Amino acid sequence: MSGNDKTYTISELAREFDVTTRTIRHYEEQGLIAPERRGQHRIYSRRDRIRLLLTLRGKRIGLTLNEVRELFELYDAARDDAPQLLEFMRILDLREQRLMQQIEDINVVMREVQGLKAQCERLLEKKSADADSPQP
DNA sequence: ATTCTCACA
DNA sequence: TGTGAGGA
Repeated sequence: MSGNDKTYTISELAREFDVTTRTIRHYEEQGLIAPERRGQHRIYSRRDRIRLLLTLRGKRIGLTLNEVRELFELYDAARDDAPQLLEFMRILDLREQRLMQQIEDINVVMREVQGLKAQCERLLEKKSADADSPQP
């Protein structure tokens, strides 16, 4: 009844997320995932897989591995500890503000990039025009 | 064939 | 994080 115990090998996860097994072991050393062990070999659960997914996503938005780990710890603690929920909420609020700021910054740079592209296109048009009708 | 630990021209 | 060594 509980086919909820799917597991993965380190190479399966490495392939799925396009990272090396070294990277996954590194995240474990940093305390981001704690796969079960069968002797020396690591057995990754669905939860471990999600944590890897979240870790990689966090990295993409500029979080350090330490920050990702802190979020995991806070989440785990807040899950069942009421007082921790308040602290967790505060952290999330700060994170939210930072993300909003990142979105703003990205939009600013995006417009600059688009503006430069437009300028380049105009220059290219002028060049081809000059080529058609050289020195006046 | 895979994974593991350890170490670093 | 990468990579190679030497085992299991």
